[in-house]
Amino acid sequence: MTIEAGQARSAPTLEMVAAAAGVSRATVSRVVNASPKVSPCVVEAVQAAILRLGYTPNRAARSLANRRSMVIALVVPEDTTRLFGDPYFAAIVKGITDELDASDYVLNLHLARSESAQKTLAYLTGGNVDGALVVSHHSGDEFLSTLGRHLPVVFGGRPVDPEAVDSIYIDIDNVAAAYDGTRYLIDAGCTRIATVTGSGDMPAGIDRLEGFRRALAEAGMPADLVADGDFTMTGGARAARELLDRGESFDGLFVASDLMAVGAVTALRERGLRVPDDVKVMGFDDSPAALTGEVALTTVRQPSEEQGRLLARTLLQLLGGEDAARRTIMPTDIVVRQSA
Amino acid sequence: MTIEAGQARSAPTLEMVAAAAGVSRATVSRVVNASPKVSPCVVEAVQAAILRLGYTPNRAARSLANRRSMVIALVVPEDTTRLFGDPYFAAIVKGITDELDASDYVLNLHLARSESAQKTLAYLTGGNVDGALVVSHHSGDEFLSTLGRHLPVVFGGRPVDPEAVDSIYIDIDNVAAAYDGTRYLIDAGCTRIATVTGSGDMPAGIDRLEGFRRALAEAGMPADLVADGDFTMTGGARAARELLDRGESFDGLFVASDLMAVGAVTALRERGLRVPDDVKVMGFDDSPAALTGEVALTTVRQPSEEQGRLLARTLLQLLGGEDAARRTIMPTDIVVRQSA
DNA sequence: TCGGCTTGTGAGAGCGCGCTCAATCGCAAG
DNA sequence: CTTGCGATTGAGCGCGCTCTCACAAGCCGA
Repeated sequence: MTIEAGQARSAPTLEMVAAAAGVSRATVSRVVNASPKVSPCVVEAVQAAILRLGYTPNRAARSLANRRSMVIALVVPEDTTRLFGDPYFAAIVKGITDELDASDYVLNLHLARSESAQKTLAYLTGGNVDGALVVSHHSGDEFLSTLGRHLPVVFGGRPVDPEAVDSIYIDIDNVAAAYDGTRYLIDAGCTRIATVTGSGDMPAGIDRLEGFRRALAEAGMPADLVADGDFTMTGGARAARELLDRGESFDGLFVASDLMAVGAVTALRERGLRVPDDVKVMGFDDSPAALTGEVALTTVRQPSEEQGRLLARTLLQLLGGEDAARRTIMPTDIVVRQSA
Repeated sequence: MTIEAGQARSAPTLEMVAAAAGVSRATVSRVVNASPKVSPCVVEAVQAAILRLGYTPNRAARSLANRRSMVIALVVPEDTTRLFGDPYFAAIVKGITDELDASDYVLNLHLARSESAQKTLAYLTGGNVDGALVVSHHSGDEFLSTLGRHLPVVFGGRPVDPEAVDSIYIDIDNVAAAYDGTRYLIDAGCTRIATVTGSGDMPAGIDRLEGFRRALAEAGMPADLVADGDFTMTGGARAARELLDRGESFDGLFVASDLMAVGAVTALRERGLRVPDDVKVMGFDDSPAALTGEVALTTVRQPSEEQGRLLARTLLQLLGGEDAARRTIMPTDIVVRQSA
């Protein structure tokens, strides 16, 4: 054969396959799209031609004609450090990719922090994507809320923006989960409990603090030992040190993420405090981070991977024209290990 | 204004903007693409119309006409666990995104392991992407080598496939770097040195073992204490235990990645060995993992983030029609901390 | 005054594909 | 032998955009 480099470069088109198979473009199109009404022998001939030419459909053309791109975007308004640093994202992404692998859609990951946000938005609204999943949504990311006007969007976690009230999202009951976690510490005999919170601009951070407060209020304990750990490991350590530096001792510590809890435990031990003997520590997530530290964390488990899976499944439903529940709340429970 | 939902859903087109501005489609296109030969007053009118209608170019149409998608793919033939588990990837991705943020391209991340590989390949060769970066290339991923026939590709790390000899890649000299790391242990007085290797199906794994061997050979030491750690933390721990179980004691351990080294150090300490007093441990990468363990790792530093940046820059050059060096070797050095 | 030039603009042909609609072919019923 | 119907197939339009080319002004020197 004399199919040379030049030929290989310019990808074969439907037209060329049609010519090679001796049929019309429409018929090749039918074969490619597995239309039932093509006679078997023609199907065979066309498939042979496709194979021979190494034909791959041009998705730009297809999506132009089709008005569908078969691409789903995962938008994460975080920087690389956060994305890769927190195993929570790993779980979410795994759930999503697992679910999508079984579909015809491919996944696009967008780290949409600050500068590139505008470019990302143009990309998302430019018809490149049939739908979007948004995870780790901060206040200040309002541009994402408007996304819903252009395409189907499913949020992982309740959106902060009040404008986005009718968004579809999948979340856990952060207030109740944090309440339960704190309650566990109380029931374990802690008499003075502090907390390391997540970011104050994220619902997960705000709601977990709220749950913590409620549990303490109910038990008649003060909820004044609060420090912000910003959902990072070093932040967790810093927050724990800050709490210790206030001079008031505590025997329970509720931390709003495992990653921060690992940092906090390290900080406590630096100061000579034993976990759980001197301070009982409750994490949140049950991410792999819970097991990386020197003390295995007792933690509030949230089903992150399952959440990712459900996010994807919900979006696929929407894209398939089905309805989807506006809000889905997933269950949490407490995993008891060493730290509390 | 009576621009209602229905209107907002079907995105405004060039045509509509043209009508609104009272000019032709071609002129609007020129404005959108910042062509210099449009009179200032027309530019202004068009931009006003664009703003008023909320116009965003349809990228499918654009890429169809243009034969360029302004999208770059990052292909990582790993599963989510590996990708998120190893800080090396975080650094690479950060470098790439930083560089791309300044360009007009957007990044697509593809986890192309096994089942979804075929779908990914179709995507990549379907004209959705102008170029690709491939990182963490294993043998067995031959499909990636053929990618170069369809579009510009830059590899992070020398490709394994001999067919891909003329690929463009950016790497470090793994043999020399491992040699240096091992040499450091020898110079530090170690008399019996073991190694935990990376995957045997990746150049990085193979070459680092080779460098280790050379250093020991040169010093007249046997290089028989070798165990595979598969580039994961738990794998590193397992490999270290395996080495200890052989009954032959060693006082130096060269580990082919920091992540594995963290696992190995944990394993050594479990067995009551002190690091660095009983066993000096040398890591590789200088990733954040080097600092997460109980002992800060002395390690061979490779400039991962810079490598990511360079990968992106090189691909942009290729896409811009410029030539690029077929192979670029980045420098490494040794960062001395506690473990050796 | 005219031809040549630059500069800005519009008309129109694709880019590769899906989809509608009409045409064709058998074949059984009337 | 004609009619009708289902099963296949092909012709051609349109998706939204870029780009080439031709055209309309406005300007210069001759």
